[in-house]
Amino acid sequence: MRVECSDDSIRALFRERDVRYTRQRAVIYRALASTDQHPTAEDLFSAVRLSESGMSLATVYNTLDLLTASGLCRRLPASPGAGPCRYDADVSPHVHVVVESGGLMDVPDDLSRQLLSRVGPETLAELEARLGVRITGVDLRLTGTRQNA
Amino acid sequence: MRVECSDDSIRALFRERDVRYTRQRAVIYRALASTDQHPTAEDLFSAVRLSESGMSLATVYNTLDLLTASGLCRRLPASPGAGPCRYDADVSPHVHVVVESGGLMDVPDDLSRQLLSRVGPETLAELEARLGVRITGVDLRLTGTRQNA
DNA sequence: TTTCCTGCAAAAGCTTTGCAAGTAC
DNA sequence: GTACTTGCAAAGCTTTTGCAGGAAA
Repeated sequence: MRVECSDDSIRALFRERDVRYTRQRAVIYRALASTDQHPTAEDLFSAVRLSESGMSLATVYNTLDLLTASGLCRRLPASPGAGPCRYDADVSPHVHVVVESGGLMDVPDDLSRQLLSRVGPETLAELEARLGVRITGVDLRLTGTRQNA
Repeated sequence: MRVECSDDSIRALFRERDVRYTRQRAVIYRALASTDQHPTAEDLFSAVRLSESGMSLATVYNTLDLLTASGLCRRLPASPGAGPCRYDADVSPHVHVVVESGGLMDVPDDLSRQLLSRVGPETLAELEARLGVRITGVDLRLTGTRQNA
């Protein structure tokens, strides 16, 4: 997401969402928020071990679960066999392309908005009524293959 | 998908996609095509064992991979921890709602079409050009919680 | 006849859990 | 002081793989 986060801003964010502050959580969140990639838990583990040499991979997973549940990040499930989940600190609605080789790309913001704006709120409201479900997230996921010509 | 498939029609389908016919594959495909649910590999394994008592779970997985690769079914990845993948013999573009409790619902066809028709081909074409990716699938995935009031 | 598929069991990969020690509130 | 977190290791669950026998083209 390419956003540098001061420790104070992270504390504020966590308080807002009732997430108890710990050093480990802050480090993980900062690592996630300061990249444009969509890192895996393992990626974050490696990045974080530079400053927190004692951290456990289990803590990374626990923290990512917690952050996801609190709405501070998104978990982007991968097809099994295509590697582990990826995480994204950008929780605003945006579009991902799942590329066959296993990668994941962000769609440029203008196109993302263009695509999502078409999934109209009226239709979603009708859907909620008809299915008896409250829609909490819209994830437009495109699948594609890299053009190598 | 609630479609009963004669053995002949399955043979034809397979031949069309260069999928070698075997009894096991036909049984698995038929089980998948004749339900409206989105069964897991394990679900299909149980269903199929009634008629094919010797079948192995590995064969179910291999077959589902093959059918997915040949475009005869879709694999709907699940968030890890939220259980296994689900499969769907309906490969036409349609919309799923991932419900928090772990379930998966189909969106009624008319709404599905309404939503997908808005994801315009022009935008997708622009996307292909800008990302250097050929888009092969559109998966609009809504997340929701069951309304229990 | 040649090639591909099946079944079994075992492995691999990702993620979660149990428990004792430590930390935030 | 109390309740929640951490780290470690071990388990759990889903999916894949290797290999010998068997079936399709």
